[in-house]
Amino acid sequence: MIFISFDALFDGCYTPLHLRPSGHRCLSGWRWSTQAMADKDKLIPRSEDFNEWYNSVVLKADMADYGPVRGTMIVKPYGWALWENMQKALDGRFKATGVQNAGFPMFIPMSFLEKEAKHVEGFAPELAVVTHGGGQELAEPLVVRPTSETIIGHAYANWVQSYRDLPVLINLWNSVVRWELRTKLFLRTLEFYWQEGHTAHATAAEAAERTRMMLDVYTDFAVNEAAIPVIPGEKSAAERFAGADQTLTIEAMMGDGKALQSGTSHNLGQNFAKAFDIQYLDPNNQLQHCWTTSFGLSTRFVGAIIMTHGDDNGLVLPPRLAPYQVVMVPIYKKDEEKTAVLTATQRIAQELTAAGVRVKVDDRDNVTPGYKFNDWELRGVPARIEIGPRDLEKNSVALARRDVPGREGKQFVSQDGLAQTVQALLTEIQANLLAKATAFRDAHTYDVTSYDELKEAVQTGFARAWWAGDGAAEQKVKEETKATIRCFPINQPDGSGTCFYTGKPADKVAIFGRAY
RNA sequence: CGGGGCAUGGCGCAGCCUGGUAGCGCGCUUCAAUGGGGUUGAAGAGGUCGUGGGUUCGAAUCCCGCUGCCCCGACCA
Repeated sequence: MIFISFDALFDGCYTPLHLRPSGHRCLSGWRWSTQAMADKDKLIPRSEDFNEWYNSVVLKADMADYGPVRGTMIVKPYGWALWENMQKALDGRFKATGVQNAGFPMFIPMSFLEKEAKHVEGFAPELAVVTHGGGQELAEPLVVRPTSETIIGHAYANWVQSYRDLPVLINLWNSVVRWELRTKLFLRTLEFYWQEGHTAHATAAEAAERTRMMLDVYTDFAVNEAAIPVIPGEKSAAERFAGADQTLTIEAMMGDGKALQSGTSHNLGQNFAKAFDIQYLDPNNQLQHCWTTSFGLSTRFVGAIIMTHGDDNGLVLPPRLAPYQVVMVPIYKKDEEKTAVLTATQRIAQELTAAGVRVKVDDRDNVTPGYKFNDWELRGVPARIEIGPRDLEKNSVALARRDVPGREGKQFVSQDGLAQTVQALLTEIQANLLAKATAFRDAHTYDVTSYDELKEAVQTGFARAWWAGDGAAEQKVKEETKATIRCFPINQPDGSGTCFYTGKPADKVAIFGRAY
């Protein structure tokens, strides 16, 4: 038996827990129309209530469910399959840079957290602490990891003796716990799944290079796998990771114009190396502290995919990550039709599978084809093949694309060369999603030169502005507009300008936005 | 922690004011028909009414306590 308590250790420096998250869990996403049955199952349109749309689409699309403890999430197989595809895409990229996977304990001695002052200060309010184990009170409370920098630091201190031991390049696929007050499926839950990379280097330059390298990995992943046009940039001091010298981020714009921090890469400098004595002897026999980095991307990114591409009809998943790229719906009336149609369906499914396409055959007999069309559109499957008696006669199938909803996205194509046709369509859909998301983001990003313009801009999107303010000014803007500096983009314009807030000369532009 | 609200089959709700032993829709099971954009009909299964106490011949219903949950605020890598 394990008891977890959240008080005692940080009296006064954390926020009490008796509060309620948002996350409207009752299914008020359904509309009630006693007359037309069809209305009953319809989603609240995204355009009508983005928040409600998100909550209900996550549940209805079978991505996730609420856990029994407030703020916890059950990831269902369909959502997990998407996460698995994301994991594969990321894992390959990490390994290509020399990173290896490992597993680290979930329990961390409280004393570890306390070794890095800013780190513990940042995390104390949201720690889950284990005070009992095996029926007895523990001598030292254990923290359920909110992230693993400290326990990694402890290990690396043992692992690293010589410059020949460096760099250390480790990644963990695990879950972490942060006791959040306001939760929302995928975006912010008490426990979430992610990867956290941890590296140690001999020089500051190498650590800086690594920090940037992983940012580029995330950017590449977001753009080319998820079709999300992120803005890579640097966080302001106020938004920096607790214990980092520098935090790089990829910021995405959701369909409601709000920002979502979608992945972060931190240069930890020598902060953790000094706190945990991660030292090595250099070639001159001089003892040196290492330079460390960490980087993470979580299941929150699933939320990014949902909110970037989804539409009034539900999810729209990018083909490269979608659990099913194609769903096949057989259509028949009589038994002999059924046999012939199902035979052809299986044959085509095998051809597509052999060509590397992820195919789902929906042979449910208790719902109509029309129901299946809507069902799979809600679940965001990129393409759909309908095959019926008429197709058997004409050697054709109906091929529908999710990014063009309704009948407009449907065409009849030959069964000959269908695998190639489908692959070409998937490629086109992938490109179209990225193009649409990019166009949306650009249309909702405004260059502003005055505070009034900024206030207006962040109502519907991002404001891009020259900035020379300090932390206090940034805080003031946050209080007055609810918008924060999302990042200073890596790609900066040439020259310099005037800060819209302080009127001082500024040498960099910042992206402001309201954020999740 | 401040303000507001809710708790009744798997889900969403009605019933409560004016006490008399629980009902509707969806979903689920079975059968038949239907099937190219959310399909009908018939027959079924399923509830200690959050919890503890009180009032009463009798409590889902009235009273008190407790717990949990939702919304707004504060808080938040």
